Amino acid sequence: MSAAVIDERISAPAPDGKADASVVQVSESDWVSRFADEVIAEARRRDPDRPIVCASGLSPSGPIHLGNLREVMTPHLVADEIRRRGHDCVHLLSWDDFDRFRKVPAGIDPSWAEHIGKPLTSVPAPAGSEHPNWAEHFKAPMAAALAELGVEYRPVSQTQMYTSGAYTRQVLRAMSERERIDAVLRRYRTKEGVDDDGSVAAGYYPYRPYCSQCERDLTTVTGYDDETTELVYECGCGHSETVVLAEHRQGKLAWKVDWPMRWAYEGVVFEPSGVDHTSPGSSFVVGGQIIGPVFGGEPPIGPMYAFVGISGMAKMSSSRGGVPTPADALSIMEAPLLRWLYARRRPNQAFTIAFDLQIQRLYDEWDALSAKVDTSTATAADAAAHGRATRTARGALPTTARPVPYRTLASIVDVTAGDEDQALRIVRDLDPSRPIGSLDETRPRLDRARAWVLTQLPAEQRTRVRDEPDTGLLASLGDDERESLRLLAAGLDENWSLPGLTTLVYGVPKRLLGLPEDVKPTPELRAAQRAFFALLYHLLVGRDTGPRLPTLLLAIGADQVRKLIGT
RNA sequence: GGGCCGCUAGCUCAACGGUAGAGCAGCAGACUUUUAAUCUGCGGGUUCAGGGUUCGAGCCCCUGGCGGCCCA
Repeated sequence: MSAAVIDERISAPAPDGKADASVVQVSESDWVSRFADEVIAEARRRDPDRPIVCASGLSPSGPIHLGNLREVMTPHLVADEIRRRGHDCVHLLSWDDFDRFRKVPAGIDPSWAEHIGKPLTSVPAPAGSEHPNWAEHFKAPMAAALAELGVEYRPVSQTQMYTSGAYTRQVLRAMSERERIDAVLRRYRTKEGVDDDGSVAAGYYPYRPYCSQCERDLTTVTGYDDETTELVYECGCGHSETVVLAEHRQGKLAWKVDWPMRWAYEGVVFEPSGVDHTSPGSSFVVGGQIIGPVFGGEPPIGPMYAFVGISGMAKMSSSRGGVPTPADALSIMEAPLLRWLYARRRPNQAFTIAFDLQIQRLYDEWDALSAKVDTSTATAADAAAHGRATRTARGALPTTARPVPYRTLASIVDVTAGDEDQALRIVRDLDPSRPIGSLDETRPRLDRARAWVLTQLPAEQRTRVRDEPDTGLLASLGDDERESLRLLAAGLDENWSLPGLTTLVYGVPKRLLGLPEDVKPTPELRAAQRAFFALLYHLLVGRDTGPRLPTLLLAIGADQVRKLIGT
């Protein structure tokens, strides 16, 4: 990409005139920027004086997995771009915590089945939780992850909204327009009775009360008076009752009505949704036909986003256990890297997040990109994604002062088995011209690499240093091999540094062949070096390969090395 | 059966309707660092196919193919 484009981008004046000079204006051609253009134009057309509203919705019915993060990251990135341009913008996060508890997930006490049908905020949290109810228990880790990711939003609890009566006008409106709503829904209904949106022989009612006796939603509305707003319901528990809907607080609109109601209530201009919402008869399509005639207003700009996978896994489902969450991802990678994954791909593009060895390559790519950005040699799109990953309108996210390559850190953690003194000794010698004085300079990346090694690296790929010498192998060695080991052992102490040991391990085969230290490598020497290294790996870690020998030797310690090589 | 999305270099992906580009892989050279090493350089394309609109199409329209997914 030409430098002209970059220069133009950098020299573009800050729209609000107060952004500091270090904030590089993000490219105007990436997908985030294009959505921001569209959203700003649409918001201006609707009502130029209102803050621009972007929205996300999450159901805290169980662990919130990495795929659901896209529901938040997509509006976040767009809202952040809108803020960068100096507009007032709100990112709403609707917690669907007034939804019914549908089923007891695996691993939960089966007695929780008695709560099925209650609002998620009325279900006790899983045993041992510090949180007051089911919804809060699953909201908390997501909220913590979003904070770490620098996502700014305004949380909205649907329980709070419904039970406070905030939506009463809209609920009454939906009830009086129930026939019109039913007509829309009927267009997509093919079977009788399977729709969970409240179609019954007695008539369609978009409102479902939670039973005042058992708290569950096993209720059926059997009558409604538009004049008095008196509503009659029967519950599966046997309870039956007449309530005044205008004053009723324990109930909610059917999802396909609830969603457009909120679009209208909040004035949402941008809210993406998953691919499952794009089919005919889906919530988004139906909602778009309901909002105008029933609530007044227009549906938001609502791109669909594709699924996010984990490398090695197909797609994620929160109904299955053991699915990685944003917190899991943040334990093995820094926040900017995770942000980058969501920023660099358009929403309709599926991608995978690496929990396996691929993460090392990903980090290499990230470091290379960062270097290009520092020298203004990155392409416009790459620079844009990098900018969105590393900072928000509010400021920069925390970074690692000395970004040692992830694969190196992982290797160090692996070899040292968590011994920080050894790790520091190795890290300090990595770059003698700019020595690292404290492991803290390599954090938080070091901590992420450590977590990756401990939780993701398969046991068979871990390096385990032998406790005892391989006496069988030692006994089988020839004279030359014994001599090479003796030469190594003799030089350990005076060469005990990364460069020193490097010279030593390459030098031993030379001396054995009678070659000078500064000899050019011949094929014969290369072969001898390779064989020597393989021998050492076998003696030290029981395999024919491993981490670079100088690193490995430093980590093992001279005494143990001498013990393992039988000298 | 209905619908959504995608198809661009070997792979993963860029490219307001205006000369198709990156990363990785590959190849060549360099290198006294092996484990997926590092540095420099180079090559790499019928943009799934066919038709249409346009001065101009990877991009817009139509038809078909293949792939992924949703609903039924």
